Amino acid sequence: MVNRMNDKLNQERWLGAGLQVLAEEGPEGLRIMPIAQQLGVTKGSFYWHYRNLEDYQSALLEEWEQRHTRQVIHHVEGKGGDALTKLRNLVSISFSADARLGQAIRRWAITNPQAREAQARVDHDRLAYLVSLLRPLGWSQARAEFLARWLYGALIGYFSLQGPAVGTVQLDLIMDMLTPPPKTAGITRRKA
Amino acid sequence: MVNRMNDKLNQERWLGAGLQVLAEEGPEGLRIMPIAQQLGVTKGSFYWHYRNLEDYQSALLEEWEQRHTRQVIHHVEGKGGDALTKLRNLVSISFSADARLGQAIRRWAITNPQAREAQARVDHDRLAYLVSLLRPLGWSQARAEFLARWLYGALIGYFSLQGPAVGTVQLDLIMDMLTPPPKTAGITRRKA
DNA sequence: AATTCTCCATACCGTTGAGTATGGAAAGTA
DNA sequence: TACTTTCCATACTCAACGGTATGGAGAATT
Repeated sequence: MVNRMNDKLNQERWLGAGLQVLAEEGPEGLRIMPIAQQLGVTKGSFYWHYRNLEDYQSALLEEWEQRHTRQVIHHVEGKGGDALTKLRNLVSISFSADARLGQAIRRWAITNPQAREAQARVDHDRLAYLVSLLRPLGWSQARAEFLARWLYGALIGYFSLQGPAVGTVQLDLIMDMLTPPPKTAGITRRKA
Repeated sequence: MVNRMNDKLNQERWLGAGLQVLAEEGPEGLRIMPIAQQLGVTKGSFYWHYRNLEDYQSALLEEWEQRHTRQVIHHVEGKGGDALTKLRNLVSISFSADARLGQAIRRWAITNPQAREAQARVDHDRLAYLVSLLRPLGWSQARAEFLARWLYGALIGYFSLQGPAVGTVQLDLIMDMLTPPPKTAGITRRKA
């Protein structure tokens, strides 16, 4: 029982390197020897800290879930404002953030059960948060849930298309789609 | 110079098996020996028809582009109707189609340059088609382009989320978002 | 000082991958 | 019938991967 400083440090180096590889090369880049070489160590180090590759992958997913799940939500809540402001901040942040890691894990989740479970948890939390922001705008629960899925999906998909970034104008259009029409004078909104 | 019937047949078997593997296991499943075993042949067959793996992958991408690029568009155009009807048919078809192959290639495009180019071509065509359907509804060119990207991205992202399928109700909501408001009486539409 | 524990390097094994060399069966051609 | 072409099986090579076994340097403990 020693708890030397080096213990955690090198564990975190393995985790950091793993997340970096995940973001840059995707899940198929998660191979022991190349990462070891990048860290300046050998496989001996790896198999000291982790039982096997699967164990390491679990640790990576846990690390990601810890780092990124509630991070964005916490940030948005910290900036304050009403629901509409938070929503706008959330979408804006999502578009500006480096999406490579999220994309890699979503890609990973297609084939890896552990990644799929972690991804499902994160998605659930984010969708619930989106719904909680959409409800005060006047949407019904069902419609807010659909809009949340639609918005969240659009954010995911938008990233996978190359093209111009989202500017203020586009942000306005998005917010417009998320704002319910005023229920004045029996007009249910368009529909000729 | 013989042009035996078997020539093309076994080429197409390799292509078909490749697309199937691509859809079921993703791009990392594209390995020669397992596919050969599934086809009941050996690597000898493979290296007769293709110079190497890269050559085979190019052929697969070309095959996919041929099969799926204009297939959906052609289908929608064949059913006829006005722009709004076509748009609804397009979204409906997109949601009901088996998206695994498209997902796999989009995933592949992240790391593979050839796949990325093919994907970019397909995306460009589909976006242009979407814009051509959105314009007659009354949107401006710029807004139609944004909406097309938004809709297309949302379709991509929606698939990567597990959850309930898109029913008639959701389809109505989507179409509602794609329909411009009537420009009556100076109301520019919401915005308090 | 002797011992134990931590952390890692080295060397090895089995498997799987891409790619090559070669031979051979079947069918088509002369 | 003799020859050529098509298509594939077999048998290799080489490299990279995950995983294990082992030893050893250095710090911590006694």
